[in-house]
Amino acid sequence: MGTTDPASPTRSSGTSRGAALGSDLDTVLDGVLAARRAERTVMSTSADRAARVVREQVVEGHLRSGTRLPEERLAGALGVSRNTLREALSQLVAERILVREPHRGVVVATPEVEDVEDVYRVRRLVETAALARGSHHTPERVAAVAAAVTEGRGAAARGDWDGVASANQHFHRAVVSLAGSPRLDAQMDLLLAEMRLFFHQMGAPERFHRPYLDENGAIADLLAAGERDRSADRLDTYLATAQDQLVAAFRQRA
Amino acid sequence: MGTTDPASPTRSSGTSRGAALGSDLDTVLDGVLAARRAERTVMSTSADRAARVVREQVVEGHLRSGTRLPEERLAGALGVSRNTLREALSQLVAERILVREPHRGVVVATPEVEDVEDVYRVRRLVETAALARGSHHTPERVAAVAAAVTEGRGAAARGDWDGVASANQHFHRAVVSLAGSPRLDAQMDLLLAEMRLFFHQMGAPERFHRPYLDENGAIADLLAAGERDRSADRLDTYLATAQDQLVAAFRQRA
DNA sequence: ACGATAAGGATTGTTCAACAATTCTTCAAT
DNA sequence: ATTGAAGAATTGTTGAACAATCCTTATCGT
Repeated sequence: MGTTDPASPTRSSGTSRGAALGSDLDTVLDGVLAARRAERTVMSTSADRAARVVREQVVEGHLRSGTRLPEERLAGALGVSRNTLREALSQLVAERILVREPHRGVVVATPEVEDVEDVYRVRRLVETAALARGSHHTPERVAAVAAAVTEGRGAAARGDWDGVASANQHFHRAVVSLAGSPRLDAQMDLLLAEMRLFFHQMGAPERFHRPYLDENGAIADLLAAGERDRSADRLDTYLATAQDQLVAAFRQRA
Repeated sequence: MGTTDPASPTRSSGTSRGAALGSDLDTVLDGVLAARRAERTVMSTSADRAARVVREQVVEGHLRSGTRLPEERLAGALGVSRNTLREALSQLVAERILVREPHRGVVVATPEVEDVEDVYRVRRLVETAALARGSHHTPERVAAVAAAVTEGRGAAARGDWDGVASANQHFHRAVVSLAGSPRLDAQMDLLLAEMRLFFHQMGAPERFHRPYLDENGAIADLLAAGERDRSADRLDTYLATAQDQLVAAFRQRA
């Protein structure tokens, strides 16, 4: 970006090697360094990779709530050492995907009714605020919300209930991203991962999401029309009923 | 130390009814087990303790932004092994207090202007929502907000600027807790820890908080009077100006 | 049979020592 | 002064170990 960058490093020596362009060589080099660092952070350490695999297996439902994760066997399966695995597990415990019971090991979290209620408490606050008061609505972000709706409709049309569920997640993530905050986005990703635990816990009929498709559409329309408060209100009541439904299904199964 | 349970008083708190049935007993025992598990999670593992120590040193300002944390020496200082320390560091990296640069080590995070802006983005959304739309306002929680104000006034009266800063944190944490959500509270604690990094980064004149004491008071009064929307509005503009001030101080020092 | 209990096995929490890979430093050579 | 290569330092990761704790099971007394 075009910032003035007044305190440029003192390295800018008068000797201009080759046909260096007018722009500061230092800034270019800084960019290269940043890029390399970014690349390295992408292909991250082996603990991170292990964490990603386990997380995926959990949210995908292949590791069900309450199953224990014995360190030795799991480490062997993942091809890492037990110490490295423990680093990965710590991370997932911090994300609330796993729970550590001291001296008893790590198990896949089994959400309680209070967890459902709390997650929805946060979602109602954050998502409605992002709709009504988000200060970073841009055409692209609004379009992303609408895109998630059409994605869901397409999936429903071809009976792909898994696709409907996933589109629903995209919708709500797009709503939160209206706030334009990386931190909020990250937090929302955590909440959505927990939501998937809820669904698996309740013997997920993935058709759960079907009724809300039209609601999503209505909200997206209101948003596009600039009716921010009304879209927020609508989302609020919608989330409330969804919560009731989930809680009911939860109680029934407990 | 035999297997004698240290205490099992939960059993008979007024249950004079001799007809204690098996199912009742089961629930009681479940409660006892849950309590023990909770206790154990409190006196946590040594990696957690190490994490707590490092976190404290960072937010307290004894470890300044950008300082590296060599694993071997730090492990020695904390009296834990390098592997255990790495578990602790992973946790703190997840909390954004530290940053890991692959193959280069872990350093105390050095916030940029964008971080300040993002943190305030989240705070403005969440805190105002908690004030205006929080569905769990209770007399105790409202009282906690007022208590933070008087705490701050007391600290200011005796010139304890550190105390003013800390009371200010209590105020904002109390505001968020109006939402009644453990998850939101935890997230807010993370944000407040980051805030302290900001202050240390800018050569913290802790008198930064002094002007906002009266604002806090006004907001608490509006809240107590049931004027939720107005209190939220006031907090919003207040946070906006505070953000501007912080960003300005940041730019000056960079 | 029944419940308490002690022995044995399994898993976690933690440490230690090592090694490859990578980064940082030094220092000589051009 | 820049380049490049040897050497030191640090990280990423492993494997083996050991105490502490939990779980299971066989034993015993009644």
